[in-house]
Amino acid sequence: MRDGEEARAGRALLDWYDRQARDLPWRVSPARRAAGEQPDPYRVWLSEVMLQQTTVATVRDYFRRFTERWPDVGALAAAADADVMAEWAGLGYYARARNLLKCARAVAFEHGGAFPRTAAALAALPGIGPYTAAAVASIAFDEAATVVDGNVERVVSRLWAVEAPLPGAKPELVRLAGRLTPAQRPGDHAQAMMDLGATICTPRAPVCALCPLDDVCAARARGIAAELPRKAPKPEKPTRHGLIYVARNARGDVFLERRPDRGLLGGMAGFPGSDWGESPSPCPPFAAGWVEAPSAVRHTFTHFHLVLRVFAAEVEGPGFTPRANFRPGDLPTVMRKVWDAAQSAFVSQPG
DNA sequence: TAGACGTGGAG
DNA sequence: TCTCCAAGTCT
Repeated sequence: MRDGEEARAGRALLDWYDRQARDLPWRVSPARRAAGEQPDPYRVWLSEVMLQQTTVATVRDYFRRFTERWPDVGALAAAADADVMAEWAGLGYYARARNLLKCARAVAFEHGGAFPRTAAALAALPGIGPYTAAAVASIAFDEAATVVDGNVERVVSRLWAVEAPLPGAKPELVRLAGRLTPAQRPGDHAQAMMDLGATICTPRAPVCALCPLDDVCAARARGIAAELPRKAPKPEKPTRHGLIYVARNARGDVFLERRPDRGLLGGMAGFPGSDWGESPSPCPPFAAGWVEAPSAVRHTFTHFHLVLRVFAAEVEGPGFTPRANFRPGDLPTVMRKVWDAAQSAFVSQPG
């Protein structure tokens, strides 16, 4: 893109968005927006937090369940921690759920129940960083904030053919994205950039033939669109090992613990076990006839692979979660895999 | 500031 | 099977 083409490109992008905007549960369509309908800041905020590093397809059902159960920020602020963590189970990055509650309570009890209306004020709330602050401020409150997520980084790096690799190039991409941000309809512009990145200007095989900006795109002109943005190589994932223990009693009650708020799977329910490292020692939570499940659980987190040996036992004791209160779906995915693996150990022993 | 922090789908 | 990656934030 050359100097002076920003305004024309911005208009072409909004024209495309007016025709192509995806229908999303948290979105007010351009037509409804033009008719004066305002997006609900609560729904915008909730969707943006859920969408952090998470696909639209995954978020849809979670968003529906959350908004049905907690229709406004006051309802969410009044929710029990365990209920919110259970509803978030499977969505990942569980610090988001902990910060979601902190943020809802801050809005409800320190801001009179209304979200702050500027990106600067929003960014002071838990779980709201530069991206989410700009997204909520522009979409819900029409602030001309520059929204930069992974989509925008990709689109901008291609429009200007920025060859410097991420994350070092981030400040330059933010600066360029700012040149494209319009004073009018900044929220629709932001959503248009992200829709474009998600549907046309995709990571592997961009569909430049359908792109409303192809005539101003420098990477397209040079035939290097699919190579951008360049990224620094990622460190290799180590493999860690662990032992984990699934106990139930004769009534089908289950022994669970709540993990500490900090760290991996923080605040989530799970089964007790060893640390995850090189070669952990056995550490059953109590004596029982532990039987090892025939196959270990394998799971990959963002920064390491995990192999868990699963031990199961039927045993009586205190502190079990009643069967009626236990749903595997309330567990993080790796713990759900452990639960599934334990079933084959249970069926192989009497009872 | 670079590493921690989940998961599921695509290629 | 395996790597990449998706509307990032926190420390």
